[in-house]
Amino acid sequence: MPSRNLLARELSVMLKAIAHPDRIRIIEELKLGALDVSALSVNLGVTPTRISQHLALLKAHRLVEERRNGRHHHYSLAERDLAEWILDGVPFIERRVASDIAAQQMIAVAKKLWRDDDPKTAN
Amino acid sequence: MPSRNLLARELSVMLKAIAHPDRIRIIEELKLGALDVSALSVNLGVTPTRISQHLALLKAHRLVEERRNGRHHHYSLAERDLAEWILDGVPFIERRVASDIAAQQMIAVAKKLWRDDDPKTAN
DNA sequence: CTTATATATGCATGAATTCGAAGATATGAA
DNA sequence: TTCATATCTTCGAATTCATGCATATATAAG
Repeated sequence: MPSRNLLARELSVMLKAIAHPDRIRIIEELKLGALDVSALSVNLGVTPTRISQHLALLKAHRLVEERRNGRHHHYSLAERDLAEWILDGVPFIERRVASDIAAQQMIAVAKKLWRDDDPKTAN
Repeated sequence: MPSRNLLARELSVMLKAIAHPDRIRIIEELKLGALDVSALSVNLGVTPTRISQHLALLKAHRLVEERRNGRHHHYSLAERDLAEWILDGVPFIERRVASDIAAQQMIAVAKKLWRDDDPKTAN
């Protein structure tokens, strides 16, 4: 099945194109509607240059489309479903982050107990 | 909204962990059930070392789980929904690949017409 | 000329991937 | 037990590629 390999390769390049915090935020923003570079810049707190660079990359991968209106370049999602799909991944992350925090708290508690028990570190 | 940023960052690291052709294939394989390293190795045509390394990475990101049975290490998906989610992304890619092929064919046709028209390259 | 955006250049910093060799662990054979 | 073998992991090193980001310059519209 070479087609499986082909699809896996294509999927991996697309995921790499998406896998940047700024670009994920951009996709999330565009889910609500088209925006221009400046708007994205203030919304994300990122310089226009970087936004433009991210958008150029996303456009090269046909993940967003450009529509020029005067000097404003409005970008929108090339595929609506795509954004939905990405956002569907968020719950996994939320669970993950939540359990990370829980784990860290457990570790902190364990360390405290350990400290209080250990005559070497007790003062 | 710092939480948005946090989630975007976490999502990007998870996507990066997934974004490798071998690892995508592995996740697809594991969707059908747990498999050991050798099975994955022959199924994907990849050396056991590489498989093991990929699995270690996926495990570090808690995307797969390990269950040892004798000298066989069986891996399974940590989250079933995750695989479904990843596989949901495949249709986008399929459309993309299909349109790429269509584009290439159009380019090929255009080139042929160009060649046939161009006195310099006509023989 | 100002505003809005794009691109070019360059650099820093690594980071991902892979391989071969060697190490660990479990099983079975002698 | 001891030795060999199967399975898998990890280490060290080489390769290679890239990624993100900033500054500066270019284009284009108004």
